[in-house]
Amino acid sequence: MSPENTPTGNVPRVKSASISGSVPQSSSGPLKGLYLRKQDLRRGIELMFFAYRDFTGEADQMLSNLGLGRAHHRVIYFVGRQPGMSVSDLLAILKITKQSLSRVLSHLINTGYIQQTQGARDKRQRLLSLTKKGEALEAKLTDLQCRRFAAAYSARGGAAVDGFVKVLSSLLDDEIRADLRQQYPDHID
Amino acid sequence: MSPENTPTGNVPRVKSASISGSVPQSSSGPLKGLYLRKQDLRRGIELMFFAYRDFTGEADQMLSNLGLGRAHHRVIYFVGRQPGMSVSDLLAILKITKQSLSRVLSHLINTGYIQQTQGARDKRQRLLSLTKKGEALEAKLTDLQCRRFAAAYSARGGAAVDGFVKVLSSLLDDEIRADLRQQYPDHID
DNA sequence: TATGATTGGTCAACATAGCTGACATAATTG
DNA sequence: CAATTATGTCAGCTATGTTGACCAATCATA
Repeated sequence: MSPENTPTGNVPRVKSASISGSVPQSSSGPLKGLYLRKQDLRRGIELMFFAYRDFTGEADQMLSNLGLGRAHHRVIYFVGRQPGMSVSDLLAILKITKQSLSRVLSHLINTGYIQQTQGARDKRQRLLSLTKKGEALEAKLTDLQCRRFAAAYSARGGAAVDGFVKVLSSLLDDEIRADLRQQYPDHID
Repeated sequence: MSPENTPTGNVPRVKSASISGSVPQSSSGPLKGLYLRKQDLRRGIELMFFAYRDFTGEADQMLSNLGLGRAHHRVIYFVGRQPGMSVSDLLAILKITKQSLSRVLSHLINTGYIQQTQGARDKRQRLLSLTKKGEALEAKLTDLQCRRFAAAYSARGGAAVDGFVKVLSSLLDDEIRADLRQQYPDHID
């Protein structure tokens, strides 16, 4: 890959001391903060990019065969996770605008993947749930992604899974982390 | 969150036995494959979604103030990582079409973030590198994301980082995994 | 040297999925 | 009754992906 024109080689120059200034940059010796070298942090950035893309790739393919996109998937996934949730619940999870959700949601309702029922306590609410058709699709999509996770988890074992969950949790915004902790107590930490 | 209308509660029904069929689903007892329960796999799916969004959020904000998007960021990041790379190198990494890249890349060239030089060995190639302006932006953006990783890594320690990297690596498509292993040998495993 | 393959750029046209801002309706709450 | 909330809808914009066609320069090779 054009190695003859790569002045700095594969190890990025440390241009800014703001991250690594207080951390030893030596690549030898059993240092305590070895995993905080700039190259380790960049590895994290890159693995997140590639892993997220691959993790969504198979489902994206299946969806596009049905004329749906990733936005539809998110709605189907979270409604399947918590049947009876309201539109504003969904908006709070997805953090997109009402209009963006509305476009996707009405399509899923029109094509029979999702149904609405009026809220009993609050009649303004439209409580969302999957139809049989929606449940079938949700199961197929979630299976695809669960298979990938099951393979990765079994290949690496429980200790690695534990570290994976811990680090991902710590990558979250504090606010989101608090929300998740409240909604799904066994999700974080 | 509308608990009165959540027939199945927070633990998803196991509708399909295809993932979990061979794995004990009991939630008690020190089982070996405890981290392969459906709820654990779903936790992985959800953490990937939330963590990826938060991980990119700060940089997205900074970029939008400059009239740039995430696509521009990817180009700046990877060119900064490997100065002198060719356009086809970049296409292979990003896995988008020539047209999608072209739009973003020409904008970055026109606005002075990226410069091209003719390849010495192969004069057809346009070797890409960051200008001073581009380097400054890359440093600011990468710092933002590195800060987040450094905080997560130090909060959780080296063993967790190790598990995080292992699991992310195993989530990759085999093909991408082989590519990464070849290009960046200390990235995987 | 002539031919075919590669590298890169460009054009038109389109789809998805995000955004803003304004506005309407119905229901709840104070 | 008035204010707020939950939801839906409209027009229009932007960013980023897609396809397919085509062209020019360059390289590799028969």
